[in-house]
Amino acid sequence: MAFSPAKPVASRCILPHPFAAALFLFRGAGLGRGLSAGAKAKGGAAAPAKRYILDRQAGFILRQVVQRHIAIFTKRMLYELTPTQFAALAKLYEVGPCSQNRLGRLTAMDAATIKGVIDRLTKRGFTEVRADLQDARLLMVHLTGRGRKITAAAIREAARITEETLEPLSKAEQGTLLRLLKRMC
Amino acid sequence: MAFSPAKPVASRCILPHPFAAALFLFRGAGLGRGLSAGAKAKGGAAAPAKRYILDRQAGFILRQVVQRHIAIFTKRMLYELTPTQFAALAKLYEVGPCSQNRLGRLTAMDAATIKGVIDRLTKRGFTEVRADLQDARLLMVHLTGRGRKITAAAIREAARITEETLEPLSKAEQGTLLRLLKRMC
DNA sequence: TCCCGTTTGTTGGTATACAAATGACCTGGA
DNA sequence: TCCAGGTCATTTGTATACCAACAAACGGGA
Repeated sequence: MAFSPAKPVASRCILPHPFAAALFLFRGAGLGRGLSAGAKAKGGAAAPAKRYILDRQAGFILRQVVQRHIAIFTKRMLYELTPTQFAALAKLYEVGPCSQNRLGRLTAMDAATIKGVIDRLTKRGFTEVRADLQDARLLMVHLTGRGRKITAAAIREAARITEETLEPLSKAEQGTLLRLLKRMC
Repeated sequence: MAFSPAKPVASRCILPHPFAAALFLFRGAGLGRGLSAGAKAKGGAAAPAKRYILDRQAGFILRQVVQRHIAIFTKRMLYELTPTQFAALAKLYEVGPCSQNRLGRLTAMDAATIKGVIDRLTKRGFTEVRADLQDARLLMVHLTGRGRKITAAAIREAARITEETLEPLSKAEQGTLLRLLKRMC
């Protein structure tokens, strides 16, 4: 250790997650023109505006929580599946063959995104696509035998990943958290 | 309306957000080979494994919440600033001129990401970069006059965005939620 | 004073994400 | 029967994100 200007600041969660995680954060502060901004000493009143403190913003905190979750996911998931890829496989495992667009809806990806994901899974031999005879517009996506096998294992690991994500909270707190979050969708 | 196979499934949150949001979700289910999987009727015991129900997974719910937040952010933020771009501007506004890497840490972006963001902000005339005289490695990032002005307005809007994000909860619930989330970083 | 371990900024590659535009296809209703 | 409106899949463009690998610069210790 031969330095100093590199201590982690608020970046605590920029951990080892590969690929996109794209969580946003909304840092920032209200006043403060240049540097300290806190040089006005006394005379507390007459505040220019209520401070906008990043670390109190829901978006910022949410972002860090999701980042941590993704870090855990990436570290533990099998076959180097990305969260998105796993979501597609798991849903396919659950509902069976499915059109590409519908699979996208089921996994909350838009048409362009799900296409990329399925392309990559198909290239890896986990899925296959074929045309639908009834409706020529549809591209039906299927799990291959190998895809089904690895998905079963991946799902087991995913459950443990969720557990590790919630580990900092007690069971009761976990319930409270999920209940509140659900209302915010 | 002339169809049927297109009702929103679980995709409630694939709303109008441009650019990356990259929230992941971890759908999936435990058993269920092909379609229903729930045909085993009685004999409740001997379950192959506890179901992995996506909608109960913290990661999935978190993802939807963040998606909604980003949708609100995108819809309301001024100057078409992305959440990431706003974060960089707001932090710069708060701490003053700052090296590019440090700004990345302050806004939870890695070196490659913050570079892209600053490049785009600089191209738009909101920021400027210049070399540091003391340490030749550093690329100092500054807000331009215009950048400072638009950032002040953006911060005011950001506060309202946070409010709208938390709107579904009471004040007390908002506090509880943030307290629990903070423990999960 | 020279060197080794750090830090910084870049670049290249991969993987999400979403908007917008397209072309092919489907269905209900005129 | 024909068509208008909706759906599906694809493509293009933009913007995140992260990793890995580099080269240049810095600084404390040998």
